[in-house]
Amino acid sequence: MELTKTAQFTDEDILIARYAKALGHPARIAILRVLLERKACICGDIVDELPLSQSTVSQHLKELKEVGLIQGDIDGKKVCYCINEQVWKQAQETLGELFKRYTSCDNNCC
Amino acid sequence: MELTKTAQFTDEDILIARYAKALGHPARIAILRVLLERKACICGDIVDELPLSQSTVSQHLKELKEVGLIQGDIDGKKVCYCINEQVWKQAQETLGELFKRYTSCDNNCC
DNA sequence: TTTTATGATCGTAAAATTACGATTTATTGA
DNA sequence: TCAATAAATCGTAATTTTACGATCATAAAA
Repeated sequence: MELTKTAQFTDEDILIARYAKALGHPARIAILRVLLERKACICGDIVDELPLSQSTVSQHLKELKEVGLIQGDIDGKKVCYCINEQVWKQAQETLGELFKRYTSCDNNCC
Repeated sequence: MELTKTAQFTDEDILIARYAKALGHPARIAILRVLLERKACICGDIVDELPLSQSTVSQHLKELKEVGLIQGDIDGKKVCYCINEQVWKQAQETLGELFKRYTSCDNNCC
């Protein structure tokens, strides 16, 4: 007999997955690291730091922007990217919550 | 003039991205949550908890197993999954490190 | 105004993900 | 041995991701 599968995914799980997915590519981690290192926001020299073409980097930036982890302000001809503090902390918090849920178990099964 | 793009991605960035990617789907978050809630390891009743077919769940389990976040022990006819403490903590640590790197900046640009 | 530089977007190809039903493998119980 | 159950794997379709060159839009500089 099969129980009905009622459960859809919860909003929180969807959110966590969204953040995680955005972090799920080395290029995007590298971009964030550039933004973290130079406190002052940066523009397209991100492109010079990465082993990828301008258009590809732009795409990755877009994805990070879409989840809100970064934001970009137009500054004349250039665009200045930086980490969005609020979203960054929310992601940190949400993911951290998940990880913290683990309490090592003494049972032998695994 | 173009600077040569020397930089490949670092091992650490690749590792972080790997963990994040594994967490980048609501189904896998849901699976982990099941494993976290019932301290005792669980088998295929995970399938009953998720709104997905058996084969799809099995695929997600495989991905989590491949990054090492979970492990599965065969127990007779059934298979018992649980979180791999070491890898779990390593992922927590590595991702946590990245998030901690942020120090709010006072500059106005963003 | 015309050129130049920056960066987004478009079009597209290749690869990876996601999902499912069907099949296979292995083990327990009749 | 034979049927039943649990879970992995296979085959496959649809979608998404990743990457790039080319083009477009905008602003600064000439």
